[in-house]
Amino acid sequence: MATLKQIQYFQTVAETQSIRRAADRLAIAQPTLSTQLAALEKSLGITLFERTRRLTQLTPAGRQLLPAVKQVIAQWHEMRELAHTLSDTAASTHRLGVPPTLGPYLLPNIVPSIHQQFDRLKLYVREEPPSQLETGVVEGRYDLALVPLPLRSDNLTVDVLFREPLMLVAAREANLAHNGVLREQELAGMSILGLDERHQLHREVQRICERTGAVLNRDYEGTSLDTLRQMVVMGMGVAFLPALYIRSEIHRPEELDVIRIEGARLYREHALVYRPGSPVRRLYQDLANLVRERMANAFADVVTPIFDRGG
Amino acid sequence: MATLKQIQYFQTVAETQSIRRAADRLAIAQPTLSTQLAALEKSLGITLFERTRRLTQLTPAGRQLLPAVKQVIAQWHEMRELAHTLSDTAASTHRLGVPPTLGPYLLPNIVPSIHQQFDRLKLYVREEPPSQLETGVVEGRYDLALVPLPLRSDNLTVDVLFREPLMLVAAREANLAHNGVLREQELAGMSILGLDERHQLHREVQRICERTGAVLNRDYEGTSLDTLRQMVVMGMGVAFLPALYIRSEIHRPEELDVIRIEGARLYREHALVYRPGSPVRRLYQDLANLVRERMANAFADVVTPIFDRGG
DNA sequence: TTTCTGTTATAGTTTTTATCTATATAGAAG
DNA sequence: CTTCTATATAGATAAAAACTATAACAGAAA
Repeated sequence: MATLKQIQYFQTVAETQSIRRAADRLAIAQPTLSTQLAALEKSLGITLFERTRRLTQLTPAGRQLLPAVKQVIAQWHEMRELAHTLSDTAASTHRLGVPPTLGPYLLPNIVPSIHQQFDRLKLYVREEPPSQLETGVVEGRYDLALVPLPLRSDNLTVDVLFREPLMLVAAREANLAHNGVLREQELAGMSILGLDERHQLHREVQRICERTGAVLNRDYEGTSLDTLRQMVVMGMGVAFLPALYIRSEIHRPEELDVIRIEGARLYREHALVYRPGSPVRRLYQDLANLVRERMANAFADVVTPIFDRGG
Repeated sequence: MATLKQIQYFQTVAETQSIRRAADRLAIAQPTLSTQLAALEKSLGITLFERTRRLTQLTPAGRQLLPAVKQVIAQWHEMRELAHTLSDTAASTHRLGVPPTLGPYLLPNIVPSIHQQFDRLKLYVREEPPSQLETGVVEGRYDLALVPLPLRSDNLTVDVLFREPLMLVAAREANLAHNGVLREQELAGMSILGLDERHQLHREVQRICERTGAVLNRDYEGTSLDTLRQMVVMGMGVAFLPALYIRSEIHRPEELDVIRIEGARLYREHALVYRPGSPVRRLYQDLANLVRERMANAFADVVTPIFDRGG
């Protein structure tokens, strides 16, 4: 079997037109080169060189094989260069999964920071429901994912990122809140609009309803946060929306009242997850920290970064 | 240094997602594969795989390196295929040099036969004066050449091909010959037109003149056989032209008398030459034989093939 | 929990192959 | 005919790739 070394030797002999000089240039002994050339010729079934005392030159067949040999070597060099670039782990493309109720409202705020700190890191981002994100990471379809806690699987490393409040949103004319604040008890019996049950947020809202005595309205369910907001604007009821969504997407405060619930633990927690065996987990920890810091610096009024727990 | 074997191993592990299965497919022991993979990773400075008990999958960097690796392997296979094609020596392109006073008039008659017998052989043909053809072969610019004898250099293998008569050509109205035949003595004192001295034919005609007492007219010399023919047609004198040229190019016999000289050795000899060390000299001998046979079969009335001498 | 199973890593050995030194061989030049 | 130079061959040595055996470890099963 022809080796890369052998075809490099071939190229050098073709260039120098001499086994002796080629051996010098390659810093090997001349007999070594003679032997390796002979081995290459045998494995290819071709006499590559016409050896005379005065010069060693290509045969017609060797002359025609040379460009193909150069191609192989060129491709090989290209591969090594790419490897060198990639040897900085932060220079690769990492597949990041995000849930549809977080990704679009969080990523625009953190991706620029990521590119600032890891200028050659690239993200391939896809949206999926959190449960599929988890299995996606376990099965290797993703390298890492943003998911809401708690996790179903226990064989992933979890870096908790931040706590995101869920705010009650009502149509302005409903005139529900006094000074934008409501006490938890006042939720009892209230009809709450939610997303359909394929979304993680559905269950989170459901839990809140169970705890506070509110009633989850299952007659109409939204398929996205945006449709949910529209339903509220149209006076179909009130809803819990994530704080980052509100910050990102609610640009006309005259339409909606955003109400904070006093004394209640109304929030969801997001984490960055990846396989424990990932050779680049250090990078992912750095990314998690970057997200936390970014949240602390620019979104302290919206979310609560969590530095202590996890991974 | 990364070897071809190693990157093939890499590809197989990436495909099978398992070192164990890859080792089976490659018909090597599993520890060998583990070791070689580790060596490859070290030489590239990249962790290519994330090894867990359940599966061995690519890291982001490895995933991005894989296409480059496949390229190298693909190019290598392409090279081996080409080598296999070229392993039939008659499938290569051979550089053939021809003299301007023979090539255009001989090649059209033999190239079809060559392609018939060696259907994958290709010829790269160039015209040059015979002296340059000789050095061209010695120096490796040509693989083989057609040249008139005698040769200057003695370090080439010579396969004599055939003897080509030189015929005296005169304007029809000069009315020189009786029945198209002239005796050698009648040449004495005759003024002969020739090619300029850069052509080998110049010297051949000069020798004939010295022997027969004819006078080589140096006031006007042709730069090609065609101009020489034109000079004769225009009545500037008579000239010796090679039989193959006459056979090929003189289509209007009413313009010119072609005269055979009785009892004289008026001919030139052509040979196929190549370096003695050429690994494909056997092929060239076959080519020489093919030319001789073709001459014997289709041009016996024009030239005399020479089977016994040389090679 | 413990055991079993399947996978990868490590240790130690053997085989293979690449490389070296020394020398033979053979054209080309003097 | 001798000398020089280039390649080939022989034999020895060093490097590497391969094997066997076994350790380590995670996940599944008992």
